[in-house]
Amino acid sequence: MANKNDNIKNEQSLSPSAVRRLREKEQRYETLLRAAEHLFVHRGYHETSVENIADRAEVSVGTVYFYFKNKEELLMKLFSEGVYTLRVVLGQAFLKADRPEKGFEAAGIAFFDEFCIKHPGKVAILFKEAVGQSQLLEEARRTMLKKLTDDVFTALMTVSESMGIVYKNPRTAQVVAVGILGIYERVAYQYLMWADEHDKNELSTIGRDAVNFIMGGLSEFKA
Amino acid sequence: MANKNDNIKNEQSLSPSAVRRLREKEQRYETLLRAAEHLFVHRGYHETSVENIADRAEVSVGTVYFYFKNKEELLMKLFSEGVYTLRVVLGQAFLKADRPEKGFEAAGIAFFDEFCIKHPGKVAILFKEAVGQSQLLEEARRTMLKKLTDDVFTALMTVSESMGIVYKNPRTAQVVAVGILGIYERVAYQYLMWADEHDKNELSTIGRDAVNFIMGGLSEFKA
Amino acid sequence: MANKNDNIKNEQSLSPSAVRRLREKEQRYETLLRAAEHLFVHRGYHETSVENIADRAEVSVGTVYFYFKNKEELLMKLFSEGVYTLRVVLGQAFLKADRPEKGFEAAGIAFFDEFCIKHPGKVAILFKEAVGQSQLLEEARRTMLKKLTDDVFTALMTVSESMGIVYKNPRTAQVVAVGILGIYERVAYQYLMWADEHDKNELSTIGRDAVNFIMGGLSEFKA
Amino acid sequence: MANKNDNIKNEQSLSPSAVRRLREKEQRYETLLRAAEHLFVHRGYHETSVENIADRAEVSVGTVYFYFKNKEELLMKLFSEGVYTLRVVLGQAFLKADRPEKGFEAAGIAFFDEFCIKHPGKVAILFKEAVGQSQLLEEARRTMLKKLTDDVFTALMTVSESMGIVYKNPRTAQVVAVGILGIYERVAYQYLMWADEHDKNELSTIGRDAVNFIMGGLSEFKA
DNA sequence: TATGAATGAGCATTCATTCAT
DNA sequence: CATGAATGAATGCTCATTCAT
Repeated sequence: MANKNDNIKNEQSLSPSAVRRLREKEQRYETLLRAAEHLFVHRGYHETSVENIADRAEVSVGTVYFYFKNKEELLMKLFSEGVYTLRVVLGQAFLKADRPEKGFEAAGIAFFDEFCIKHPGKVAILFKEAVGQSQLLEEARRTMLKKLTDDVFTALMTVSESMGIVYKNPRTAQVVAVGILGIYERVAYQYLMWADEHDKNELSTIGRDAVNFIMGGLSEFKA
Repeated sequence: MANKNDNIKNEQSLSPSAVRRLREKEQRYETLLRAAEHLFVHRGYHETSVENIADRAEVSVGTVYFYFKNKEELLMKLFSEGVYTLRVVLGQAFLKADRPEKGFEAAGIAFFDEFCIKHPGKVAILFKEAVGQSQLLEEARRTMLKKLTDDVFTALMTVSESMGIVYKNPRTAQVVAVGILGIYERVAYQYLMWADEHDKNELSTIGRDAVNFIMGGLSEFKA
Repeated sequence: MANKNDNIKNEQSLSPSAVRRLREKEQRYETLLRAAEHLFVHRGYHETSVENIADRAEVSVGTVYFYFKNKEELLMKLFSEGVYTLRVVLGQAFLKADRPEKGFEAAGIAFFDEFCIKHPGKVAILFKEAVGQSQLLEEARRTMLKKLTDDVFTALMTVSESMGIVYKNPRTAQVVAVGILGIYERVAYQYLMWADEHDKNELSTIGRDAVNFIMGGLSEFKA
Repeated sequence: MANKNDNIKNEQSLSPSAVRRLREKEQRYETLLRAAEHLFVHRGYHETSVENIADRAEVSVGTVYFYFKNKEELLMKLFSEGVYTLRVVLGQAFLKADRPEKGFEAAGIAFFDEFCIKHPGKVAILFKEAVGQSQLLEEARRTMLKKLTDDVFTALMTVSESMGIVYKNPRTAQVVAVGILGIYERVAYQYLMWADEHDKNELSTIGRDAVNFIMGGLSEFKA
């Protein structure tokens, strides 16, 4: 009896309000991140104050600083999050296909269909808010985009081999990888951030045009 | 004869010391612009204070405001200047060639050889500092890049005709134009802003790779 | 007994240190208002900087902006405060008397004895600092003096009836009300702001002269 | 023909350009004063910059400083001008009458009919812009209003004698003089600055009410 | 005399960050 | 953990005034 009680007590004490608190803590973190994302995207990083973020997340200013070292860290986290999501989207699409060429194409299409359309906020964070805001951010951006370029480069090499492409200069492939990212970035930005609703709805088709263009560019290098 | 004299007199009367003052005024304006450019590029827009600019131009703060309405206008002017230069560079290269394809290629190469290498500061202003800094700037950026896209689009249509390319969907050509700008933008940025000196020196070669890639992409659309 | 305890408990639980903090907040607000009043009166609104106010209140500049939206709001609040106090003083004096005539006289005397002598700072704020400083202030001043004129007008009508006065033109009474305020304003200003100490001490006697003059003016309109 | 031309030329050169320049100089001074008046009245003293004044007078900033020591002097001059005009208006009206009482009344009426209606800008300068703007101005205002009070006081004594009024306390008359100015000031301000067009048109009638009120107040002191 | 470019002190206001409770 | 009052450095901008031409 006493044991039972104790057990119950223990069970309760193992996760009385502690569990709830932990869950709440995670939720708070998430809420803050989403609040910041929304404001950064819609008002801009510098036009958003920490108080704005706190208000939108319905917490006090101090709380923001409990979860994040400073305002910059919020943007950093959002940026990393964006890069992570993007890499996952691209990676999965690429690997799912049975042949490299198909995978490469699929990744391009996924960029528009799975990333841009589903996470427009992340596009803004990655390609607008994270640009030229601070030393640290710029550093992070360089690093992250480096990874992305490497991903594309690696995939490109596989594809090239499969397609029988041989680059005279090893850096040519690198340039192509960078260029491909450039296409994706600008096309996404142009038709998501600046275009009218109609264009946004057709982003999927637009993406396919871009992908075709890229695949054509590649075949140029065929032996 | 009399006319000649009169003209000379007029020229002189129109400008005793006034001419010098006018020239000095223009020089000041230029000096301020260059000071701002340097600081914006090297420290970033928000990290540069008006006082910094004044110091670097060796004038007082008030003088900055005599020549420019506010800090934002400085960035705006630099941005416009960059777009103007870029359009001139591209336009001249395109028109100089005897065939559209050659012109299109030449323009691409000129982007790297004549614009990026000769005006690295402008590259930074156009593709980094002017991003997400203010409502007005973003608006200007959209407008200016719209023009640029239109330029590329127009050239592209000429080239396409000459190459026997027919786009099923009229927007496909637009997407391609946007994509081309994306390639140029990112390749330039990658190898000018983030790369080591070696890469910078080879930017010309790198540019040719990019151009090849683009020309290849175009031929994809050949009937 | 139990109730008593509960009440005490409730009172305590409602306000552990919160009550003290609330009180401190109110005190700060008050301190800032008084600091601003003193400086506005003695140096003038435009000659007083927000830093001056912060220094005098022994807080930081930021704190001033935590309590007040901007410098103008401080003056606005002081102005409203002055108008409020004045209306209370006049209203109470008027209502305390058993006959309207007596009340009207009493209010006049109270203006000098209870308002000017006891709140000389408010006189300065109302009749000097609040004049021609900003669009908003001027608007507020018009509104507030409108209320004051209405008060005097209402009282005047009661008095007039009681004194058997009939105004041929309804606006005549309004003009008289305005005129009465003019007398009070200028006499107060003349003998409080510009006069020597001797005059200030005799402000009470001076006020009685003014009141007599007014009451005499009224009897002019007797049928 | 040639002679005629020469004569004309000579005539012009006889009153060389010196006369014209002198006239122009006076005109400039006047133009500047009027420009400043208009702006001070409509925008307020602090909201008007020296550049604004220069622009409105169609001269350069430096020229303003050639004619006036500083911005404050402009307001000073306008203030003095206003006081001068006012004193002339009141004085003439007073002296024109054959009996002091009539003169006193006439002066009151002239204040509204000849001063307020004809020089509304001066009313604003005297009773609004000159209030609490600077140490010097406030000093001047005190001095000038002192003179005005003395004028009224002197007239009042004459009138009183003629009306058989004897003030027990000599200062009572002074208070009355101050009070009379207060009435004029506030009534004028209320119906000229803050009122609608209709009231402005009836300012003359309104003035008569005010004067009646004053004359009635005086008779109160009759033995 | 007139000009207008140049000055620079001065000021209101913002906002990321801290910390006592 | 959460709060929110407090901080104060930083900054964009204004404007009366000067002075070389």
